[in-house]
Amino acid sequence: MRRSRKRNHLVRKASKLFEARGFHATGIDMVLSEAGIAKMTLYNHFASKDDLIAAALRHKSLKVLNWLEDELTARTSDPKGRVLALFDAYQDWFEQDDFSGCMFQKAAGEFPAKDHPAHKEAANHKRRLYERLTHLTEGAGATDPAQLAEQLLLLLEGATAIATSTGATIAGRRAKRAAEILLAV
Amino acid sequence: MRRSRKRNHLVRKASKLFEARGFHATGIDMVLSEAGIAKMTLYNHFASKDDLIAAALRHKSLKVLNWLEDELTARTSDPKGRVLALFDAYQDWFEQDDFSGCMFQKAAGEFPAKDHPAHKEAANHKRRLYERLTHLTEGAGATDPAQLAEQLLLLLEGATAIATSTGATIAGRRAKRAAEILLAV
DNA sequence: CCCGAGATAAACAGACCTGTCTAATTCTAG
DNA sequence: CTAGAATTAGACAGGTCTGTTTATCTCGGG
Repeated sequence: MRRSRKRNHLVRKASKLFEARGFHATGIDMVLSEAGIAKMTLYNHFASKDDLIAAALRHKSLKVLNWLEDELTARTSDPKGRVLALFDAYQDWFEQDDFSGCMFQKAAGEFPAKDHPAHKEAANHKRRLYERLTHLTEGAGATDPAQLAEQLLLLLEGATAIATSTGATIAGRRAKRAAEILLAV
Repeated sequence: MRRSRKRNHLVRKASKLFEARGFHATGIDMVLSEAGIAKMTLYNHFASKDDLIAAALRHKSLKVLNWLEDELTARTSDPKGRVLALFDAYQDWFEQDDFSGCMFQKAAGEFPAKDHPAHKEAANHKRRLYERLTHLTEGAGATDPAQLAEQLLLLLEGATAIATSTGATIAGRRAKRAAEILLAV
């Protein structure tokens, strides 16, 4: 087996549980029983719970970026439209029944130490997202793609945070309206 | 003693520790030893740790709103200037040595259940903040104060989230630039 | 078919957690 | 000053947590 199926299965289940219930609140035993995997198998593949958490975050980061890619291509091929489609995709995410916030915001919150692996993975993900946004704003012909990408990132993160704490899923649409203004400048 | 001094001291210390280290990661014993207070005194005033957490969040909410009020009045009396001064105040917050993110974003993340007291307090705080922002945008003569307030909230929350995860304190200035554009519309 | 790597179950260690109990002590209001 | 309320230290219960150990089992590639 090139990369253990068990390992992959474990990471996927762990990612789901950590996202839904938080990192500290989710015990290893719960992940194991949910995945139907023995404890020793976990510690054969990972040095510690933190190591598993980092792997779960890396897995989720790829998944999120791929999801975003698919959403954008499915919605429109117009460069400016793709920028705005970002917010429609997020809006759909907020409205999912099992929406429980951004796993990376949670990771940064639960692991405040900047040198903690989970905190680093959160920072890495946001950087990747920012790079992807910059690519989008360049494609849309923005006068200052980097600045616009930063502003879009602020809106997306803000909408996510507000949707998480207040449950106001409408935040996505509000953010989209702001983005339209910023995009028109 | 109308409201116990001990109780207040406990809530203040608890608030600091929960903010800096997270809720699950901060044990009761640590709060007690830091506050120099006996365990039975805690359980005399609070029914449970969750109850203490809720009190700490209420305390922090008042503190934050007062802090914001003071910052704004100290910076300018110009109505539009006050809206932008919001971002300067946040920027200063991000640059504090002990900055570790928004306690309410953390609370919403660590307690995903919407009916959990801590989650409710997070939602309450964001609502209060939104109301305060609406008051500001009304004062600034915005054409649609509610919409502008929502957009400002998104930018502030987004900047906070980004500053937390990536450590990029510059997010405050980036948000301010976006706010200037939205304010000019 | 068979061997070895990977997976398994279950007990275990040791730490930490919230919350309770007791009994002595300190504070405060009248 | 005194009586009652508040606070204290410390042990304790009972649970959960991460991570280890051991001994057994499963299964796929040669």
